[in-house]
Amino acid sequence: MRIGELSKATDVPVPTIKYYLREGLLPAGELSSPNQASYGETHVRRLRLIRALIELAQVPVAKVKEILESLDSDTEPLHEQIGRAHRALTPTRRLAASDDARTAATAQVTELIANRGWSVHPEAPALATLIDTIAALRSLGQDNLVTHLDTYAESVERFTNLEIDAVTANPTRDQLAESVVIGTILGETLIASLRLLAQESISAERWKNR
Amino acid sequence: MRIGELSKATDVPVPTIKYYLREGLLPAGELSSPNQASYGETHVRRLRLIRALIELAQVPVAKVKEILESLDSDTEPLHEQIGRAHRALTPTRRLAASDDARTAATAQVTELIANRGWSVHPEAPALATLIDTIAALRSLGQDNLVTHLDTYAESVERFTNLEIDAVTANPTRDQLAESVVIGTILGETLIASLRLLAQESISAERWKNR
DNA sequence: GCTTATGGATACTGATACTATCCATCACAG
DNA sequence: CTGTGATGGATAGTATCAGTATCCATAAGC
Repeated sequence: MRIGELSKATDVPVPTIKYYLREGLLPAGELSSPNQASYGETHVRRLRLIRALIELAQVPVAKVKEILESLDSDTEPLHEQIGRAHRALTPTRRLAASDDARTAATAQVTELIANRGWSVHPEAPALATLIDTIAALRSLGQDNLVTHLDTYAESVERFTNLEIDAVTANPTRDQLAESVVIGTILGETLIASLRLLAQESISAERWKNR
Repeated sequence: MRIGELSKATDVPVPTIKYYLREGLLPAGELSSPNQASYGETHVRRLRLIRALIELAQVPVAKVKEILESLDSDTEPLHEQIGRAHRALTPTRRLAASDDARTAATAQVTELIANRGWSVHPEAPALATLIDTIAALRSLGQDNLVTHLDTYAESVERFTNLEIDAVTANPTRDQLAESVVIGTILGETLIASLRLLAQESISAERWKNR
């Protein structure tokens, strides 16, 4: 397959494919002569993955690169690979919440984690985001949304178990790693969409005339 | 309160506040003389909301503006305001999935919506994203994640109900609208963080040595 | 009166994700 | 075997976004 055909097969413009090659997201094709390379099914698959991560999950190119490198290295332990996927999904910038708001939120989250019996690395990126979000909701006067955190967590845990069940079906470690990473990232998009659809119909039902 | 104090109160640099004023995210302060304005508690609150949407929920400035304008207008119906929040959360660009993959995904989603008894506008932004995501997961060989869509949807519906319960506590329409919008957007960040934490501990438990 | 802060306007910056152009091959149709 | 178009590789240019920086005339506060 030449680059033009790869482009047609995936609906990605040739210059964009070249850009991904330059950035190291996509491995180079096999060179038959200095300016002739051939691409295979792996390239089609990889390109589809890249586009899904970028377009659907809004993952920045630099993080896509990291994730793919991590998937390609079969020496990296699974939890490290998961960590990369998590970092790709959490914003890097931190919100400056007031100190007491942050300590209160931290306490609530610590309690939540203990209640649920979770074991979470204290440096987990999602932890900081969760704390900031709770602090922000509180400071915006949306305490109602935060008081039932445990119940949300229970619900969330339920379908996270389902997701992990689905992914565990894959036998080999490589397939497992790929499933986990794709599942983590595109799973978020999936859940978010479902949530919005549910919200739309429930809210329409409830506040017909407001 | 002068701009410097507003800046200290919210930890947002003065030039950034000026930028938000320029962009119309933040209403101008009350002018006592041509170059002296005073800001109040509403500005502090508004600024906190802006930062939370931008930093935590990664909503682009232009959409934050839309949302705030919509919240400020008390003539716009609630469902329209919710619609804006939804549009702020769904990517604008569309992924080009192959036609048959898309029709298959569309069929599955249509069935899902019927099963759940949801009523969803056919132009709902989340609908397109859901369809694209399913098509992408399929084309990436992650069918396992898609076969139990109904079960995920049930779980998601459950906590969406909880969220809406929490928000409904607010009596006036203005408060309700604000809660719904903030809840929709920051709620997503909240749920996403919980999901990642749950995933971390469940996966660590399950694949201790892979 | 002197320093600092302010409102308002305009200009500049850095990051991100592409696009465009160029050029020396290379493939292949006629 | 020659002309047309695609290709690989390199370099440069572009659009958008989210701020930062600078300037200036004026105002506040010691």
